[in-house]
Amino acid sequence: MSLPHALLSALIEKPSSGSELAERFDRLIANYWHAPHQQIYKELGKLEAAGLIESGAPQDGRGRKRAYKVLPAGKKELKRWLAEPSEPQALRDEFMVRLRAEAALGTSITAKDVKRHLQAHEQKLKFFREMERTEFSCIEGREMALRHLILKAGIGYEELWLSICNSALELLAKPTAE
Amino acid sequence: MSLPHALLSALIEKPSSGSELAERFDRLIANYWHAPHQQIYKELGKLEAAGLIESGAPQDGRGRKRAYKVLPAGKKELKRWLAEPSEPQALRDEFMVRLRAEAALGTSITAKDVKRHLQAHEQKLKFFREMERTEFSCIEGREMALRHLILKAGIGYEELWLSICNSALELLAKPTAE
DNA sequence: CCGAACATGTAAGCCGTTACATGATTTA
DNA sequence: TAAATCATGTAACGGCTTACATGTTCGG
Repeated sequence: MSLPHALLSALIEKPSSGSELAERFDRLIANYWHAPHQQIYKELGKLEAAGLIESGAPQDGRGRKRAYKVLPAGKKELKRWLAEPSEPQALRDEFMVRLRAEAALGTSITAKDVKRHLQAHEQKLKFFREMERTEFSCIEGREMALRHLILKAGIGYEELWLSICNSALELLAKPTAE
Repeated sequence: MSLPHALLSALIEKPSSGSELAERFDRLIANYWHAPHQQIYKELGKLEAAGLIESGAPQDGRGRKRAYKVLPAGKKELKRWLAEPSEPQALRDEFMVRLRAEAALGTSITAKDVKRHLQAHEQKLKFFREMERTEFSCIEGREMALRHLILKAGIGYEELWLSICNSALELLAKPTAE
């Protein structure tokens, strides 16, 4: 249940319409919590119904741009959620399921496919590093340090997967039989 | 849609009943793709209906233990799935959403909570390292090398989160105001 | 033979994905 | 003013979680 709180955070940083939010999600937040615009609109509707945000527009304002901003109750809810104990998130990754199937089965995964993964991770890593260079090069306060940490986590994640993909490529090249 | 294929892999490694599978999932596979027993039974039902596995027992064999094994069609389906192109999985992590909210809001996350995460990751890391020592200490063939890679990925993942949690603890200790 | 533990299963509900639909705004 | 695009929204569906339910086996 992170999306509503991700939206609240984003709206606190800057009041926005649904489409602007969707765009910001695609550029930034989607790096650690993706959501398509349909789901964003749905959640915004729920948040407004719950009195946590407001847009000052009729219910079915189809087509007309809305300007959402966070109400005090919304800020309070975000604080409450943050103070709440949370669970460490378990790893959940399809690639590992595929590797395990590959181990049980013999050759099936194509090197071509793993190389595609590799490229995707390289690209994202490049994007993160560029962002680090342009936005986090100077001395930083607490807020910037926290946002930098998020970025560094993303970088660590991509580096990890680069190394996993490279090892996988080596292993897949090996002959199946002993 | 990884669960059915994870089940097929597990059943190829060793034919099992639903409860045995659930137990193996909790011990091993849950480390990268968790599923509760209810969902496992549901998926086993679907797989049997699709003719990919068989248990040689009536439909609602409530209570009576079943012995599932993979049929040739199941092996074929697993091969097909593996050969299929797959998407690199995006990072999706609630902790990052929380960090971002913390940046936007000021102090709310408790150090106590982050320390709980830290401990959980330490524990899992210890478990993985122990498993590495007992099961992957000798020279290995292709299959074992693949399974070792999966384990090493888990280790890398836990190490990454240890370092993130430690950095987060440092930052949270800092005063909010500039 | 009775209760506890085991093995399997059903039901409701939320989150997220995909495909599609409708009202406004811009632009040629 | 018609077409393209933008902004918002609906509908259908599947995976996953949680809580609960039913039948079987086993230990005393």
